[in-house]
Amino acid sequence: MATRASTPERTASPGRPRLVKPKRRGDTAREEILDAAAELFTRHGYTGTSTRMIADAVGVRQASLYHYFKTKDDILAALLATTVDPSVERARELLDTEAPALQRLLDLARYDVTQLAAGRWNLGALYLLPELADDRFGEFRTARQELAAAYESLATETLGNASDNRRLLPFRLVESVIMMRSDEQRGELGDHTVAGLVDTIVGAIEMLIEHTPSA
Amino acid sequence: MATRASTPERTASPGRPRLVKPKRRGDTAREEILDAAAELFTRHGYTGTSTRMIADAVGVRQASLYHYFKTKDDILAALLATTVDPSVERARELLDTEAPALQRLLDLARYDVTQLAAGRWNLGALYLLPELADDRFGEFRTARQELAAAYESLATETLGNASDNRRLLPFRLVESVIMMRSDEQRGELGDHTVAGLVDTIVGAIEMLIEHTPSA
DNA sequence: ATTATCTATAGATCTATAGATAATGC
DNA sequence: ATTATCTATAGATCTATAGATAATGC
Repeated sequence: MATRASTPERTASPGRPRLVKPKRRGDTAREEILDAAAELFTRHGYTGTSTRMIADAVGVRQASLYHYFKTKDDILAALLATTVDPSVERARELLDTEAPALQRLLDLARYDVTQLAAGRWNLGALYLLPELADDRFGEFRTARQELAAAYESLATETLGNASDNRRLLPFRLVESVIMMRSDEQRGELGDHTVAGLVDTIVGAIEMLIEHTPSA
Repeated sequence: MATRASTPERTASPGRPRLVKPKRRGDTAREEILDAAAELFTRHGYTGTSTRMIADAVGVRQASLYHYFKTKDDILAALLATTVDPSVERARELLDTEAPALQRLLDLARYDVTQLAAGRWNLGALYLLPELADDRFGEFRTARQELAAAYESLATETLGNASDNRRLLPFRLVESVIMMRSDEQRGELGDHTVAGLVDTIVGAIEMLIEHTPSA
């Protein structure tokens, strides 16, 4: 049998006991909440997921969530940060590197596609939530923008022409993994291996950006 | 001055008069409602848009919407149908045509990118709403699936190899217009002309699908 | 008579807060 | 004493229905 994600017997701890035993992955209550919220937000959207739904999925009372998060917004904010931050860090590192731009671009794409395709939940779908547009969450839009700018800059360097609109496409091809996964969850498309998806997307970016249009 | 979308002076008609004069585009109340709903659903999501928000945007009372639509679901369903149906019809026509597969694929892509990029609202964003996954709305998922299958089939025919995963990408590149527009609305990316976007995306599909990998 | 609107409201949520309770830790 | 949970609830929604009202059309 596989190793459990959380210890089967949690050591006794302070605080009133829960009414039901833990159901979600995660070593702490906070992680259990984020795991449940990730699944529900990606499936039903932000407004479409109530704090009661999250609490039920965790196995605690609705009010108990507020011991860990001040507001519902903060739950989404925490999820967004954990997903975008590593990518932005990676992008910054790569921009400071000496290697050829194409190689760095493909490196970044490979990293992101893997992250997007391999996670337990389709966390990238959080970036497509319409709620991210209105007010609050500006911090996360800024981070995502920095990532998009890194893709554009590496693509432009490879293309050697700042007005070639193909510079916009590598980032969008990477994002397409999100929609492939969404459609899969809806039971509509074939299933892909993570490695297969990475090869397809990264390969496509290479073809697109290397290609020199005749005439 | 340009021609108004709706007649400035609407002819007198039966029914109790509205409290405020029409604010939205559309020749009928039903069209006004759909116009407002399109804007609000794409901006705030389905669950994030209340029937009161729609009614306020139209300039009628919340309950008045129910004279035209039996439920809130029906409003979204009507919008979804008007956007996907023409594309599916076009795809069916093209599948029955004699021209080379690549040409038909690019035709379809050109048509869809134009539709997605030119509309007053970013209606394509409706297809990304998480609510579409859960139950109801199955009809629209089926239609969209048929469209995706048409792209795949034309791409496979051009590639000449049913297991080349690039067959998945034309559809996804077309969809990327939706995300470019979403990011634009969030004020984050440069603005593109519709024609420029069409050329970029259709050109990219051509490069990707024509390209024969060496070895 | 028919139609399109309005007012009013029922009943079901939803988020967040206040404060009680049941554990551990010192 | 501290912590993590619980119960209870306030106040603000939200969707949908019932039925009144104010126009036109015959």
